[in-house]
Amino acid sequence: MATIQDVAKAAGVSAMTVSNVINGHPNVRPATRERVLEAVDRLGYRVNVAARNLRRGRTGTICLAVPEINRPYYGRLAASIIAAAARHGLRVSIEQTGARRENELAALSLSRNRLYDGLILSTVGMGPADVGALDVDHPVVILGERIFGGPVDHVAMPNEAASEAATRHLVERGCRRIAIVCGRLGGEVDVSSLRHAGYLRALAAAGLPADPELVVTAGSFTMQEAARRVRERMAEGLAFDGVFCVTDTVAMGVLRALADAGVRVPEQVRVIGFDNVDESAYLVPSLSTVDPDHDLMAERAVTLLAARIERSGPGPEREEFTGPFRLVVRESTGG
Amino acid sequence: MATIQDVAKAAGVSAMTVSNVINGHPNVRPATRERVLEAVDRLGYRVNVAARNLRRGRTGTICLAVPEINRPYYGRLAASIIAAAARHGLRVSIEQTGARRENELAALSLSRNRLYDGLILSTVGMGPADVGALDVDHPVVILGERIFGGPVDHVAMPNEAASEAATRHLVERGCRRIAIVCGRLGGEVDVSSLRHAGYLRALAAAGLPADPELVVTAGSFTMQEAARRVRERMAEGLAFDGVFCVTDTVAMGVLRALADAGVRVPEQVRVIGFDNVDESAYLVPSLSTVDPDHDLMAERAVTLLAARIERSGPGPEREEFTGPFRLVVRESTGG
DNA sequence: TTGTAGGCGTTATCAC
DNA sequence: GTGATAACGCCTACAA
Repeated sequence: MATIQDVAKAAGVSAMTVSNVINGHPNVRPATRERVLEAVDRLGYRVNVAARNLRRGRTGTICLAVPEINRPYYGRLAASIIAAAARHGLRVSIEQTGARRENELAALSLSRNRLYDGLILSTVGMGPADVGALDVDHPVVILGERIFGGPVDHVAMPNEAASEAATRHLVERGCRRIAIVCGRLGGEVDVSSLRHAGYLRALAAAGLPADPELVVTAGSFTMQEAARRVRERMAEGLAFDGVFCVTDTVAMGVLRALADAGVRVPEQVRVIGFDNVDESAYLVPSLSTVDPDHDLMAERAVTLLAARIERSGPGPEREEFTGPFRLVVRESTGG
Repeated sequence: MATIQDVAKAAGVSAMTVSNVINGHPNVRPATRERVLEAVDRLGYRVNVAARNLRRGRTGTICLAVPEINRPYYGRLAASIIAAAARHGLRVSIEQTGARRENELAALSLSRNRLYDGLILSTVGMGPADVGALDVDHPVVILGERIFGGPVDHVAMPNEAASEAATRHLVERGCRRIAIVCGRLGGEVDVSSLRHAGYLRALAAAGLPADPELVVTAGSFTMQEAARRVRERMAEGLAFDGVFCVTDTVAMGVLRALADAGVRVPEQVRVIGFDNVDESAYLVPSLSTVDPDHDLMAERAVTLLAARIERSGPGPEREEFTGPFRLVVRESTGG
């Protein structure tokens, strides 16, 4: 495997000149450049990235840590982030945390190995109590709802506002007993509690009572768990004419449970989700939802991270970014 | 940021001893080990992976190149591969090729930068004509249907057999005019042609005519494209009582198109897919499909790659592995 | 059991 | 415009 020295020798120049040519530095005479490129070609030379990384103190790779790549929302996010990173000349390595706190903390220290130039961490297991763990000496961007006001940049979803809009939409379609399917509400700040808050706000604004009975809690945001819990609650007699699901994936489970119970959507129950995953438009009935503009959030996260990597110092104020959203009305709410 | 030298100094030993402790080498006196570990802890030392990579000539990272991570099948695959790689002590970096031949070829040469120890390449754009490009000097495993008999290990799906079983299932359920929704059949070896062959075999075995009219070709394996083409063909008068879809994603598009046309599944048309993606069980109607055991294929691919990396030589015979499958009967075929 | 020397391949610096 | 030198931080030999 040819090294830069081999090329230099073959082209009758110094290694430095080869390096300059390869990295597109100015101040190389065209004729010299030609000769070098010819030699590069002839020897099939490729730079050794490990050596370059060592020398530059950069790896050109960032890490994306998400619960599991095989979930519509995180897949969507990853695709956007990989694409955005490529635009910044960065590669992306993916770490799966399984939504476990310890794995999220491990991801934080992995980057300390200088394995990655920076980390985009989707916090699901970590909570406000772990803010201290974020105080690391390498660039980190948090993408999640569990931690606010930490010592790092934060890209968040428009949780409350979008949830309020989704719930309001159900109200406007005539729903009066609106359920919510979410995770356990433990008082901590997380996706469920934020979206639940938006739901409550919409109910209050519409003058509807907030019946705690209508809160269906699932252990995880999976189709399986959502379907199971809704079936259970319906068997216990829970009745509702609208349901706001914390994610589209959860909504898919709910749609399935309703179908099993012979409930027609949207005639008897209207359903709305959150995320606007690709599948949502193709479900039968197609799923109304709110679209948080994943591409924009991904772009923002990568841009923030890239900027910190570039500066490689403490840098300016930490940024807190909350994306926009739009309501997507489809069949499941009678759209 | 502390280096191994700093630790050595702090512990009053040589860098070599620190290295030995870190890498768990024997022949280090317990007392010395203690002192070193204490210093490591105190200074917050982490090895510099770039330096280690340079020295070792390994990066500990493999590349997974897939069309797009945000597609149920590739998401599923990626999740399995990342998990399998972790068991082998390997990290996974993901490259999105967009199913474009040139990007797949680029992935092949990326590894040559010694950026990655090996590559798992999902070939979709490349064809048999590109077999030559596979003749590289670093470990590669092909995961796909476009290339057989190349100079590298190959993990393939049970395309024909599983497609035949899926189609046979439709026959057994009483279907007589069975359509197939696949990609363009250009004579080349690819997912569509292999699964189409299985479909034909099942028809032949059942003594059913193979009406070319019943072949619906889509430009890509997306819900959108599948739905669009099926709508078009139905508008042109195409009639069928069963349909085999080359992937579950395609099947979702088809289910949507049928719903739009007011066709009831499975009463009027039975539908079966391929992949057994997570969503399939929760669709309404739930989707019958064939399950190719993604975990096993992922494990096999990673094991083959890891073995080649370990040997780091030409190694033994190239391996051709075709996974098993099982039929999953659900509502869409009246299950 | 521990230490010394050297080099993996690249590039920043500075001299020419 | 080009080249010599010196690291970047680690680990494989070998020596002690």
